Amino acid sequence: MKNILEIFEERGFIEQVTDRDLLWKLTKNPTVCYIGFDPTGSSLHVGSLVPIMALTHMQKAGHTPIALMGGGTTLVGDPSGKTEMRRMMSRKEIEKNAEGIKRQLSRFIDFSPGKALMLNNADWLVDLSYIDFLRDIGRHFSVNRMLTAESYKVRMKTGLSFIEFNYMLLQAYDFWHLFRHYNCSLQMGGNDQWGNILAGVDLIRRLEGEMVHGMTFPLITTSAGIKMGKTHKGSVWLDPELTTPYEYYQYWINQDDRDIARFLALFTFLPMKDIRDLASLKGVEIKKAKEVLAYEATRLCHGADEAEMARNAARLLFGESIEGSSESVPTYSLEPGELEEGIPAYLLFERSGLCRTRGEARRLISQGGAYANDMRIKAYDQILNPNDMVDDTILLRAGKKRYLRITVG
RNA sequence: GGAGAGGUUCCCGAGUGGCCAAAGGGAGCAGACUGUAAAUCUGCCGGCUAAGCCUUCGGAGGUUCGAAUCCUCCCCUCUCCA
Repeated sequence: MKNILEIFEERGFIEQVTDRDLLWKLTKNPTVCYIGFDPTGSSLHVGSLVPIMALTHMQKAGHTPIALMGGGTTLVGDPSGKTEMRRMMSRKEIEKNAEGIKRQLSRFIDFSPGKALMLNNADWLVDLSYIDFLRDIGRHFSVNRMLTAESYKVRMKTGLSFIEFNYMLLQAYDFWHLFRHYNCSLQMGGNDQWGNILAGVDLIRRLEGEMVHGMTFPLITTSAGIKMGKTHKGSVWLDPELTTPYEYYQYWINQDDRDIARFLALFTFLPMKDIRDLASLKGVEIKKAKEVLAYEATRLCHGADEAEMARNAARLLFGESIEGSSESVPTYSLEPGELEEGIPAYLLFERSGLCRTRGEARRLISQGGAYANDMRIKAYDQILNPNDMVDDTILLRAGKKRYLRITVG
């Protein structure tokens, strides 16, 4: 079996490692590793997928991953990678978020006994005594050195509050706690976590005289330079209530040609050989690779059934053939009777959410970007009524790729 | 605590009494071209019952025929000093 480091390397998971040779030796034997997830929202998004995939790879390779919910650290707020302080969150809010995130992680990682652990650092951080903490842990930290950390340097310009400045110590303490109680000897995280991870490695060396390891993932950006998982509309969530499987699939299939090979390696479990084959496709053929990426990514997150439906819907809407089902195409229902009276097109586009405002809908139509059943709508107040229905639906389209089915009832 | 700078429409950033719904850029949207890609070109880009009206330039008051622009108080941020 391949060493996990080899897998990580060929798939592009590694940005920095504390000591590659030592880590290689360590991971020859089953190893406990951890990644922290801060429950700042009710759902994880695509940006968290790399850490999740990493934990899953670890598990598949026979190691024991710990997914650590940052129920305690989120009360403080990590300044790393942020240019501004995040708003303070209540414990209640954080706990609620943690619940949702736990469910999502369980889709990717098998948390049955002995295979992986899910812990929450609120369990050991919240009741720490300030004075004890300062004396036992704080004394090992040099402020001078902390200030040289990249994540703090950035904030020296825009402002850094004392509470955030403490975050690094808490995360270091986590690592130490997990080392002592769970024999955890590897922490991974996004590259913005490098400073925090090193702080933990140092702390354990000072307190225990033991060498543990850290590894960071590259910050994944698209070729367009946008942070992975972000679109102009916000994040692409893993929660199907927030980002439907259809939208999720669309997010992946719309990726830049240049990103496909890299993303297949990072976000699917396909063998590298298959990925190399897909990566060698040229021109229009690349669409096949994109379909594989979109399908696999959707399957991992939402299951095979949803992935299949999303793929069918996409083939129906965008493919040349008419095979496939429209089941998972986004749908908006009108009250019975509403359509009988006839609805001006611009109002329907606004009502259904395809356009945010009526003005936007008027603009869309006047620019020739609005369609009903693939017929361009000519006037903003063109009336739509039951005569426009085909198979009991009106298929609206805004621009090239935003579809919405209108049904009644 | 003291001194200075600053808070403008999604972001950056002009604007210092009327010509300002507010330059320019970015992002975004649409059209053309295409492969649901990229690049490029063109148009749009606060809201509305749309030749007009309404709301916006940190907040609250005030001056004025008229304010993002002037005055007062307040809130917030940054820099330097303590």
